[in-house]
Amino acid sequence: MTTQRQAKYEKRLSSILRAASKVIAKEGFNGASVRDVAAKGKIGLSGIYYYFKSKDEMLYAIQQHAFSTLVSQLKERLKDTSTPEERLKAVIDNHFEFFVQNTDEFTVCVHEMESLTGKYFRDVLKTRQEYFGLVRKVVNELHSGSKSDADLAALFLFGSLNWVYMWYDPEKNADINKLSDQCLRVFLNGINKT
Amino acid sequence: MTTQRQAKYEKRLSSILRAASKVIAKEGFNGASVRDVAAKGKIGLSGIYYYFKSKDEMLYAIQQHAFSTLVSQLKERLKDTSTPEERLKAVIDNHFEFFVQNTDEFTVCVHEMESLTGKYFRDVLKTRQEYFGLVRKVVNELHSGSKSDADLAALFLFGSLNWVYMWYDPEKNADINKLSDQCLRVFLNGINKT
DNA sequence: TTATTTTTAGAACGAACGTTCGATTTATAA
DNA sequence: TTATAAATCGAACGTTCGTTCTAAAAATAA
Repeated sequence: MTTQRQAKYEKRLSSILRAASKVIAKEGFNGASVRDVAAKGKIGLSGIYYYFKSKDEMLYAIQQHAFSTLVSQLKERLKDTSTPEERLKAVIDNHFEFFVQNTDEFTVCVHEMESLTGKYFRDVLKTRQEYFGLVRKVVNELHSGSKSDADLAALFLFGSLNWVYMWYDPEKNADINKLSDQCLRVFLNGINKT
Repeated sequence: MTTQRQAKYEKRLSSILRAASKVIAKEGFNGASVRDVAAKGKIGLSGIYYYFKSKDEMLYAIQQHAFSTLVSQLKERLKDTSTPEERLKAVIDNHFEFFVQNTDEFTVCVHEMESLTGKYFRDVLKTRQEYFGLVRKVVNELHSGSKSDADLAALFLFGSLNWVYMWYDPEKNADINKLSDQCLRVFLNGINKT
């Protein structure tokens, strides 16, 4: 059966991607050498090029996979909602949960958005925009002002959600639900309301 | 008079820093070569090293100057306020105004926080923390919940403010005051209140 | 087993990197 | 004008970079 071989191949590939995410999250894309990634992935330098055409393709694989997951999981969550408030909660929960469970990939997505070029960039951009489109729609439902104000609000929300990788400490901010709840509270009622 | 010479030196230095900010904002710190910076600054490659010990020192100079400015300007603004709401408005206005007037430096500060190491990193961190401390204090005054919830709210605000460099388009989002106002509205009242 | 394909390893490539150095040009002071 | 200091330059250094190539090892199929 060729399925067994494929499964093994894909296990190895995703283990290399995990190693790559870790190194790139820490050193940045330009700062992370293919040699670093190879070492972390327990493979020879040239072995990397059996799985990827180039360093760029590696970054592309990480980002495309992450954003696709983010989109499909959010769609699933939104199915179970009936009010705009519930949908906003779904957006926030989904984002934070993905971050906690895939910290390195998340960091690479947020911090290395502009490191891709050409077709790789355009491909990921499309998925990114699909994700942002879902979020924007949810914010729009909730918003009472003009559409352009709602779009600004969505961008502010996005900033709050994405910035988390800069300060989150799993030791100190253990409870992810507290994070989500407080974020939801702020964006529903503002800072100074209960 | 030696003052004249010093003034000329500092003009050149800050013109090189401006060029460096532009290149680093665009290519990232690791992606921007000293040769790129030299070309943009209309100076020879080795000429850079007459003004800076190293590439790291260059990044340090950019960040330290930017955060110091951010801190001192915010302090000035806070002097003219009397209510917590006014102080929050001062924070938001200050941040966005600095961004619009120093887009490249801002971008370098937000995006290359982790590119510094050792003493350079610790020095900038201290100024960064002073700035965040001011913001946190303002949020705390306004917040009715626990202190840890207020700290989270401050981090969410910080995210919204810092994320702006990822989407702001001077052609499309011309009016900076509209930006500030909408941000203030969201963080005072939430998304769904008028 | 042998034959074939998939996966890994080592050595090497030219290019680009940050930095240094000595000489040269430019500006100030005498 | 000559002497001194400040500013710039071009060439070169040792490293590290992404990538390629050929051969060897490991796994599968015959």
